Order: sequence, then structure tokens, then C-alpha cells
Amino acid sequence: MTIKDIARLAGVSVSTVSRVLNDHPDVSKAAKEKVLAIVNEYNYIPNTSARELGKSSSDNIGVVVRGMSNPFYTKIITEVGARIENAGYTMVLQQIGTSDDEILTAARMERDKKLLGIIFLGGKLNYTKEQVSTINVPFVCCTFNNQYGNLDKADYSSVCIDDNQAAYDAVEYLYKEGHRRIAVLLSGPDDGSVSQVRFAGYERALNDFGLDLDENLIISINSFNIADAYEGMNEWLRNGYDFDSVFAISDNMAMGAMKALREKGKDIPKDVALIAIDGIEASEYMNPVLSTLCQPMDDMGSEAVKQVVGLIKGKINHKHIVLPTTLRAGETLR
Amino acid sequence: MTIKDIARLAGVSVSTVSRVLNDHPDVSKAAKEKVLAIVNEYNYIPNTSARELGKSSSDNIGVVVRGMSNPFYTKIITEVGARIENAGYTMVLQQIGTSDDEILTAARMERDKKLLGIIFLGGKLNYTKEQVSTINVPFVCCTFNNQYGNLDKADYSSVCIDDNQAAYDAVEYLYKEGHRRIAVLLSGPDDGSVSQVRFAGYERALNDFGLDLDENLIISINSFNIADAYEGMNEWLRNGYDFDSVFAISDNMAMGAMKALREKGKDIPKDVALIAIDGIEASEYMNPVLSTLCQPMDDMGSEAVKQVVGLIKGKINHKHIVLPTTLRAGETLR
DNA sequence: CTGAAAGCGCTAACAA
DNA sequence: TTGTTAGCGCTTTCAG
Repeated sequence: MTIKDIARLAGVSVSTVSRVLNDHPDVSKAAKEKVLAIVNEYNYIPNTSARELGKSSSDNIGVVVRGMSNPFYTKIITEVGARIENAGYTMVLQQIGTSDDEILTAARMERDKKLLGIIFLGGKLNYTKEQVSTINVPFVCCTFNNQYGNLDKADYSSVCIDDNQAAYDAVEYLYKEGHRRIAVLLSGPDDGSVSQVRFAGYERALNDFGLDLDENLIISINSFNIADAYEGMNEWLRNGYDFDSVFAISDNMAMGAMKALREKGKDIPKDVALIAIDGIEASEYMNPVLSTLCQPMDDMGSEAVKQVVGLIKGKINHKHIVLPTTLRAGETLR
Repeated sequence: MTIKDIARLAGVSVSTVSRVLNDHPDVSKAAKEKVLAIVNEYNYIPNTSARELGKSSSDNIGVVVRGMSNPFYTKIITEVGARIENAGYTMVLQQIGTSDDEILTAARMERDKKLLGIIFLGGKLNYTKEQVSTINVPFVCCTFNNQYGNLDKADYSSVCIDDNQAAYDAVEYLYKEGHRRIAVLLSGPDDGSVSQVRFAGYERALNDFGLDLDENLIISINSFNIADAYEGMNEWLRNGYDFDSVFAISDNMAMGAMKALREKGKDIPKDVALIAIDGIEASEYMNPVLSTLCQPMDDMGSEAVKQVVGLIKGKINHKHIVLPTTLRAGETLR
């Protein structure tokens, strides 16, 4: 069943069918009704590939998201979707696995879907000029930036929190409560991810507060996984190092750590205080409720859209927006 | 940059370029290298739409998943993806929102991607013959079946647990511990979803155990949301009804309920015992660890793939597989 | 308001 | 081993 069949069945030309299918004006009511009737009768479904191939332009904005199941992005996506719709564009969502290349994905989408702009939700901090040269439409990085890459600030946009400062703040909360043996739970101290940035904030804070960086207090797992955080924490606890608190670089990892601590008989926050960064919904349901620095997800989403749309319309230049975090008091600090 | 440009630049014909791009045999080493060089130099990316349009067949198996962020499906998808790959096919994943129509999505995909078969991960229990008539390739429902629809059993496959029995079992665990005032937390008693099936199991169990169905003990929220479960439980608790335990139809909802109970000063499981169905990872990290009947996610995934592949190869007929659940003891039962 | 026809970028016979 | 060419199913001028 193709557009040709419908045309024949409806007794009109394919262009007329195409017009009614695309809500074009200049189609007589009679023709429209006739076509629609046939379309319904035969359950005709236009071929998307052919459609995209034939089209000369689109109103598509691409959103490529790292991590299919990352709850952190869910809220942002909702917001982004609504705002894009609202601005009169269409969101084309593409989720990719951890091993996929977001730049390549974006480049493909740009050509396939004729994108006008792109929003990256999560991604690497070290894109190079050469890599992004395959992308020819404006793009904005949401929740991260290019601090380990060599992009020109005038060539891309970003909206994120100050991860270094957030980590600093987290440590400061612990410090002000009197904690001096502050462990850090991270993915890798220099894995080029946001983990590294937040670790730098941790280091900076220790330094400012006159605390020595103790290698034994660095709990490094090689993922952002809740199960790995649990295992990693378990293993680390066996060393019996002296500590009074933990700064986890993400809510998810903190949740894994909580279980390990609890099983070890450590009371949170009496024996061990805990703070993290992110503010995902799940950590609100933990017992005790996780104390964490929340990223302003809605604002990040709407700002990101505001950016691409502005860029698409050529009304603004690339900007780098830093949004503030807010503390969710929770119950893991005392 | 199209295949034509590459052909010209490499001094060969488009078909030769197409051949090397698709790893066809019968291409001289020289030609292959030449083409690849140009492709790399210009960062050429083939247009997917054109590719799909031109192709006469594919090795694609479609997977349509309800709920972008449902952690329950994540593990299954991983398993399904691996198995499909393993069987020599390609997985085409499509996630849809709660308001989208999975049948329509599947029908579209079938045509666009030239699918050989489809796996539905989550979906409605009441498809009608007419609805699925738009689908012309074999499909299998994973984690659900058609018990509220009118499909012929010989026309589709399914792999799922016995939801009614699982609910029955859950209630039985509570009953055997001496609980008699068993509340049920569900989405809707007759919303046509799995909630309804599990509620039926709850009713059957009460009946078998000689307990009366008490309307006051039915906590109905209109979603599967953790936040809504929390709110709903909170609200219900204000009534002050007498109860000694809760059967939540899903882990996620149970997690919301736990917070509400805790805030009300109820100790779990001392004051209130709790059991659910699903066995998602997150509920393992709750404090106390949620007691729940786990769905065998890996098995469901691999069985689903075994089914489609068998159907595609024409080696088997439609089957309806029921897999057993296993109890995760947890800490919310005593 | 409608139709004919030329693409869109690629694949796949079919010849050579 | 290679090139020519006819589609794939749709959109979009351009005439009428």
C-alpha cells in the first residue's frame, strides 16, 4: 500500500494525496474527504523513509541522550520536549548506549532527519574541533560542557551547573558539620568525565579547608552504577580506614553506598554523614532521605531549548549558561 | 555529500561505493581502499532514509517499549538486544510514551524498517483483532498477554509470569505470617492493565483464605508512579483504617508507599508488612530491602527472542509461555 | 484547486 | 570485478 495506490483508489493524483496527508491548504473539501476515507479504510501508513528523503527541509530539533535508563535525564527530556513543541518545532529523540558515539549519532541524524539544531543530553567533556566538524547545525550541550576539549567557546552552547563548585559546596557542608575525614566516592579520579570535575572540586575544598588529600579516602569504582557503587564501597570498607563522612559524586552512587554502610552497621548520619550531587527522584525515597545538591533539571531543559531555538533563528550567539544548584537537606547530614 | 560525490571523487561508480559500504564481496582491494579513503577524508555518512528505502529486505527485529524510563525493562532490553544480535539479526529499538499507540508504532516500523518480527515490551492487555490486523509480521508480547482482548491464541505469542497467581502468592505470604488486614496498593482495580490482573489474584486469595474484601483496604492511585504512590498512600493513611500489611502491585509503587508509612511512624515490617511484585534493582537498595516476587527478566528476554526468531524462520508456531516468579525475601516481611 | 514529472540518496538487478 | 539504470515511496516545483 503506497501513496500511489491511495491516489488510484481515491481517483486523484499522488500530489493531492500528499497534500491532504500533510495538511496543506489548497485542497478541495471533497478531495480531502475522499482521500481520508480511503486512507482509513485501508489503514494506510506513509513510509517515513520516503517522506524524509523527499522532503527538502524540516522543523526537527534533535536530542541525543546518553544512557537509556538514566533517570536523571527523564525529567529534562520531558521539559525539553514540551518546550520544543511549544516553540513550533518537532523533537527527534535518540537514546544511545554508553559505548555509542554521540557525535556520530548526531551527524547521522542531522543528515537523515534534516535537523535544524541539536541538544546533547549528557556526553563527553572532551570533544575536539575535528570531531564536531561533522556537525553543521548549532548544538548545545546540556548538563555538561567542553572543559577537557578544545572547542572554541563561540562554536557551541552549553547549560550546566558548576560541577567543581557543587562538589566544593558539598564538601563544605560536611566540613562545617565538623567532619574532617571525608571520603569521596567517584567513578575515576581522572576518567575525563564529570567525575573528574567533581573530584577537582573536592580537592580544592580540602585544600581550602586545610585538609590533606588522603589517597585512602578515595573510593574509585569504574562506573556510575548503583550496584558497582555498592560493591566498591563494600570492598573499601574492608580496609577499615578511618572516615567520618562520604561525598558521593552522584545520587545513584550514594544510594549504592548507603546500602553497604548500613550492612556494615554504620548509622547514617550518626556514624557516617553522606552528601551527593544530582537530586534524582529515587534518592528522595531512600531511608534516610539522601542529602544532595540538586541540579535544576527543568531550568536546564528550558534553557537548552531557548538556546537552540535562538541559534536556529539566528537571533543569538553561542552562550554558556551556568545554573545554580540547591540543597535538598535530606537526612544524611546531621 | 552523497554516494554520487564519493563515486566521482574515488573514480568509480556508485554501485561500487555501495558495495564497499555494505561489505559486499566482489570488490577489488584497490577499489575498496580508494573508496574508503575518500569516505574517511570527507567524513561521508550515508543517508539512512535512502538506504532503507532502496533496500528490498532487512534483518531487523523491532522492539517497542512502553515507558522511556521504566527500569523494569532495562534489563530485559539488554538481554533481548544481545540475543537478537546473537541470532544474526539487528534490533531496532523504539521507546514510546505512555500516551503513544504501540500498535501504530509497530505498524509504522514494520513498513519503514522492513521488520521481520516484533517484540512488544509492555503494552495493553486488550488488543483487538482489528487493531493488530495492521501488523503483518509475527509478534510476541513480553511481560504481558492479551487476556482482556479478543486475539486468537494462534495469532500471537507471549511470554510473561502468571500475574494473577503472583498476586495470589504475595497475599499468601502475608496471610501465612498471620496478617488478616491486608491492604492492596494498585493503579486501578479495573483499568485494564496488569494492575487489574493482580488485583484479581488478590481477590482470589482473600476468598480462598476466607477473608472478606474490604473496600477500605483498596488504595487506588491512577498511575504506576512512585510519587503518586507516596501521595496516595499518605492520603489513604489519614483515614485511619485498620490494616496490618500491604500488597503493592509493583515494586515502584511499594517504594513510594514505604516512605509514606515511615513518615507516619509505622515500622516496616513490625507494624506493617509489605510485599510487591517485580524485583527491580532499585528496590534492593531500599531500607528495609523490599520483599518482592521477582520476574525472571533475563529469561523473559531470551524466551521472547527465541520465539520471534523461531516464528521468523517459520520453524515454530505461536506459543504462550508462562515463567515462574521467585521470592526475594527482603526485609519487609517478618 | 489539481496533476505531471523531476528529484531525494541509495540498493540491486542486469549487462558487460 | 565493475558500471548502468531502474526503482524504493514520497515531496515539491511548475503548469494548467
